[in-house]
Amino acid sequence: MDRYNSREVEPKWQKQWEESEQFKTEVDQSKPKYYVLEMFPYPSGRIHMGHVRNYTMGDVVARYKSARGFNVLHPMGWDAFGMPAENAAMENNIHPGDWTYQNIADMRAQLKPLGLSIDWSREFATCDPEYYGHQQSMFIDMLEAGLVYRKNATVNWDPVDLTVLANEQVENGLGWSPIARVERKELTQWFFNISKYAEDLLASLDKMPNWPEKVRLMQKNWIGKSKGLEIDFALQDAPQEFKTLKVYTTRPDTLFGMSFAGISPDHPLALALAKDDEKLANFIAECRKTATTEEALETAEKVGYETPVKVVSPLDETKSYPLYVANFILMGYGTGAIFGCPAHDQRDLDFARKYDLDVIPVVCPPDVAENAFSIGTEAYTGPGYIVNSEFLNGRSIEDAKTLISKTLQRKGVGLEKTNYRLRDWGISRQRYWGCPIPVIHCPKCGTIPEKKENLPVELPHDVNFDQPGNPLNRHDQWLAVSCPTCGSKAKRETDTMDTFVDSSWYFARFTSPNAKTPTDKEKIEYWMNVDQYIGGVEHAILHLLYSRFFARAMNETGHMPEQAIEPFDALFTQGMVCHETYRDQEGKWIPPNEVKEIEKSKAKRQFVSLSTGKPVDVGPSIKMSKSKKNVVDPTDIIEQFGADTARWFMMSDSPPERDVEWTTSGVEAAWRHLQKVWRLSHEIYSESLKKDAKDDYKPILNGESHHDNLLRETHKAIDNITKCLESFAFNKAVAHLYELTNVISNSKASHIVKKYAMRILAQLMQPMTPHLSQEIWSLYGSSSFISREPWPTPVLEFLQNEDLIYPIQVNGKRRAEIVVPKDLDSQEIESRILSLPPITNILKGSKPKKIIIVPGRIVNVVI
RNA sequence: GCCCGCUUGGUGGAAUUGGUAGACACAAGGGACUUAAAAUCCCUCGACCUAACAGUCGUGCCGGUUCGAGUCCGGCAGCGGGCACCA
Repeated sequence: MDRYNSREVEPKWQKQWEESEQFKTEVDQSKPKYYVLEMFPYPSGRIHMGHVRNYTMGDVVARYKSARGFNVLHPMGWDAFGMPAENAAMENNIHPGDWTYQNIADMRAQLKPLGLSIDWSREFATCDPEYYGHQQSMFIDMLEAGLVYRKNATVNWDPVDLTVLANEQVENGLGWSPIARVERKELTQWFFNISKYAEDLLASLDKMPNWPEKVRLMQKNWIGKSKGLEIDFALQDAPQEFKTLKVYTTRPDTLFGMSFAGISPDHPLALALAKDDEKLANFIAECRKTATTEEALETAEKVGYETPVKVVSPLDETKSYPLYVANFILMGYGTGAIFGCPAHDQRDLDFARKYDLDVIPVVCPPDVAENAFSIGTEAYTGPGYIVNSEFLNGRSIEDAKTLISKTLQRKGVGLEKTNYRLRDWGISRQRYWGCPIPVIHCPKCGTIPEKKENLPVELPHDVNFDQPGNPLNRHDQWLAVSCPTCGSKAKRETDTMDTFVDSSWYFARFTSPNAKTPTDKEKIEYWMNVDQYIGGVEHAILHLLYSRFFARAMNETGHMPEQAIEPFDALFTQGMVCHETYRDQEGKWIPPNEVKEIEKSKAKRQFVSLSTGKPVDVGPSIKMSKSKKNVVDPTDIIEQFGADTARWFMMSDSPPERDVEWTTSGVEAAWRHLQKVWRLSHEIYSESLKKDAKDDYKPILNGESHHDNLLRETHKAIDNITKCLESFAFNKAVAHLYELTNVISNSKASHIVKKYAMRILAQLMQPMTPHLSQEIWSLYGSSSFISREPWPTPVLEFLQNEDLIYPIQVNGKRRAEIVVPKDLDSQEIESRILSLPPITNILKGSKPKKIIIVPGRIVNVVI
């Protein structure tokens, strides 16, 4: 018998699907819609196994929902702007656009053989001028709606090349020229007013039950709502214009534990003091020599500079504290100033120990006596009662907060304030390969938006990357423009947008990819929301939060219906694809296809290099990455085993939210199983030819057949697999499909029943293995596309059991088992149990203390 | 440093969400078929103890709640993701 030949079968059906436009979708008001979307890829040039996993998951959902009668939208596009294209331009002297479009063509060619049910007619790339033109148009609407503004913000600055560096370049030194050092530098930049929606973005998280709890929690913490008190501290010996220092705190109850105050190196007071204090100026300059990331600031050693300024206690004018400029205080959070209470804040404590400041405990743990409590190297942040705090003594933390807040407010030096950690979204990038910000700087009229009829503001193609910096800055012809308002000579904005803007509305554009406006009302109302969004958990905060914001901003400017301000109804975050790592004796990484396993036993696994024959060390399985060379190319796998094998393996074994380990033996097992299904389908088919019998499935479903084991198992499988697919348990669905295959294979049922079961199996496998399923479908004489067939429904009579099996525990340990009729009452069950030999042996005539019968589940005898 | 996860046999994982731990696979070992190999099929497979039945231990580590804990609570360790200019 022939083997299942994926190289022949898969392209055959793919061609037929394409020619008959199987997956092209239109608005159809008569059907319920289902929009399934996987996060679109960055066109790096090659697809990787992570893509295969991501898009297979989406395809399983799309095909399943389609079989359930939904009008399914399943589009694909490209997140095409970004840094790698510029790096390629610098390294290989190729235009970022040419590089990107070539990569898109390559990746599309690698993706298509996977047989995904994608409506390719909706495809676009975010670097298409048409797409980013609409983005510019919305930017202008948002600017006019007050959702966009400019302000100063710091960037990573390379003082040698005079260019802005990405955080990644700072961390990994990936810049195209060696980075001498990094400084923080202030630039005027464009911002989206995301903080306007902070409360709404936070509150709305509670109304998203189909998002993972962890993602909602991460977003909640990111938004970081806190209720606190803004306190005005009087200043002594400060420059004239600084009378008070505003400090935001969530722990006003610890005010009596204060021993210093601190301000950010970027605080106006610090800058003013530095004018006459060279040492301070140097200190501030030194502080700026770290990257802008929060991680860099938090992990840097905490250092401070003591200023001559004193901060006066708002409660007792005779008390004052030193004021430090400290590197760990962020200007962007609160007021950029803190009061330091070392006993109850770890950072403050580290700082106080370093500069020998007082550590006064003011919160004592509940069950500890005041005089027995002291602070060592760890700050105390737990619950307790207030001590050393005059009129607050003995109170709870909550009471103390309320009381001190009232007291300070009465004195006019306190203000209750709700604060958010969430900062406005800075979208300016000093780079070429991004969506130009459609704004013109006119010496007379100031900063004004480009006229909409002039959109898109297209990127000029004639640029080069032979010197550092943004080539737009030196493109005089592109820069020169006349002011849209007064007509005088003006200059284009050269900043482009953060690529997160591009990915914040692509899902909306997919609903009407050719519309003359950013979105089409009728279509977006039909298709939105995305019913199921699937992507990596690494996007849990930024991409998803920005998209939620952008949907609101689009709604406010008339581009998004109210129903879609939470654009993703359900979110699924999938794990990564990992592989073992291999290194030769010199420590060089070796790809998996250049090693061979020569010994595999429980105790030992030994690999050698294929080229040198020398032994190779096996390292842990980690995320596939080019740098560790532990990658397997999907195209090679499809070539060797076929798309269905790759898809099947990706869905089997590992739960989709967890990392999956790619193993050769796993893929081979997947391949063997598909061969087995193929073989089995042919055996049953040949058998039925011999019998020369007509297929008639109806009699087998009537009441007399309800005891047929194969039918029972088949219908149980339909039930189980349907539930698994509904709940994203693809690995469990696959396990049930293995079981059903084995049951059919071992069954002694008639060929009619077997053929019936086989057709069901093909249908149930279809979301994972569409080509193989279609091939079997067609072998069994159906001329239809299996993907168009309605999903099988289980017949309830097949699912019911008449007996129940009760495991019997004694003191929680399983000792026996009993089979009883389903409706037996608990008294009867109890008496049967007490006469079971294993139980009587243990009881030895004594009476059990208690017998717990959980109906339908378990029995526990307590002795 | 901060926020969020994860941890079950030699391996990937399952466990009806507090009710029989190890489903389904992979690897390994043994056997059948075969001149041989491949392919396929069958058997064994957490550890300890045992001739076998039985029994004891066992879900990263320590402790708690419960008739009963992989599942809930407290603490710890290891690994991973994010930290606002990688996408």
